[in-house]
Amino acid sequence: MPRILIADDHDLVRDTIAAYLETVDGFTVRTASDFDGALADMRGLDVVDLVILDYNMPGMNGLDGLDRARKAHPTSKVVLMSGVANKDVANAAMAQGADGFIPKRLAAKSMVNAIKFVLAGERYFPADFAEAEQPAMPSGKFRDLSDRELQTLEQLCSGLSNKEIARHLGVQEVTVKLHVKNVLAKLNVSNRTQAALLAKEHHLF
Amino acid sequence: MPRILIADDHDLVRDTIAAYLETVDGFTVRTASDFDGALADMRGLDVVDLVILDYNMPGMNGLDGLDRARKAHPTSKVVLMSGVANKDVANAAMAQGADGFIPKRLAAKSMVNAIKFVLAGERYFPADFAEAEQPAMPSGKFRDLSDRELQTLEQLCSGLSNKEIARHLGVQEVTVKLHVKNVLAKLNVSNRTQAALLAKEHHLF
DNA sequence: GGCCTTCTTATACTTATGTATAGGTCGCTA
DNA sequence: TAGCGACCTATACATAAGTATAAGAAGGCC
Repeated sequence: MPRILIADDHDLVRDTIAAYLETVDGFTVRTASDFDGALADMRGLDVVDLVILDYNMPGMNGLDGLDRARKAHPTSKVVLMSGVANKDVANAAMAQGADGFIPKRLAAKSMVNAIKFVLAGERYFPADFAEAEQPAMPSGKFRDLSDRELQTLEQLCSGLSNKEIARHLGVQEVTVKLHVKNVLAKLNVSNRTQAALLAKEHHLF
Repeated sequence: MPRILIADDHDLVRDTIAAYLETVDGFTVRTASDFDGALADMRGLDVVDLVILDYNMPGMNGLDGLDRARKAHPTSKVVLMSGVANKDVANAAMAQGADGFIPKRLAAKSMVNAIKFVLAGERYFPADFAEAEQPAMPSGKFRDLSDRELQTLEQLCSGLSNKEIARHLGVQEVTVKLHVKNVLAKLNVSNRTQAALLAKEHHLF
């Protein structure tokens, strides 16, 4: 019977999940409320087949805890769990060798499926995380770009010159220069390359 | 007992998978050797719970077949299977509403896991496809960049100026200009912004 | 030794980018 | 109607970016 260790500082979340896994699927479940508690528990006599680590948990320190857990107990499967983490975190976790990533919005049944999956030697990654991130709305800085400035930024992201942008927008080059200057100021960057990179990072265009 | 339809033009592959699913897991399996055969089979009396479509199969026509299958039988789960498809195809398939993507390199046991997963209402996406594509080795154009040129490109990807790059590399600005010029020529782009964007697209740096 | 490539620097130049200031139109709105 | 913001244009300038040519130093290679 697989032995599972759940580490999460949210008592309610942790205990309900533990109870569910014990009663519904008969897993042997232990719990910990922070990262160090989890490590201490794993040092015990019983081997843990799978440890579920909450991403936001005292002592976890982001993905650092993932690494430490893996190194301390190479034979145990390690799954990261988070209620807030975005695609980037999930991807980074998988890239660092996590055996799975479980968003807390997952249905209980699905979570059990994921756990079984990992116990079977697979790696679990939620399908919807694999797809494109949200359309990345005009977040933060990008909000206060005017229409024209946004269009200019878009052309910038194709690596076009001021002259080309001017032709595309049907204005004079000097006008484009003005827009570019305003974009740089509003995005708080110092040249067009940084602006384009920043926009790309935020998945605009 | 779940009814499964496997459509693949490789007889050996198709039949061995079918036999495995039937004997090991007791699924009810039917087969087809091309896309139209699969559709015809699905029009029969028996409802199919899950259809597995080979990506490279007569009549499949890429992801088009996926769409047609889903529209023709909205209640059936549809999983795409491929031996050659890359991350992009897999992502596109999932984005188009496939219930799963099965690379043929998957172990038999893992495939069964995936199938069970999908039948349980989940969507299956192989974890290693979700991660960053191959380390993006110096593919194509990037291969013939010299060491220094590559370093210059890296700095370029931070949006730095020639002067800053020069300071970081400990050379004169004019030298950086030369490297930049060579990079632009070798990458066949016309300015530093395009070079940075191109490098980022290829997931260098 | 010659030959090659890479890296380096220099001088000199053209073009692109970014800044500054000043003014104009338009549409909205207090 | 006066003011405001977004937009456009003009002139002018400073600096950055990119091109061209020449040439020296260091290392690998035949």
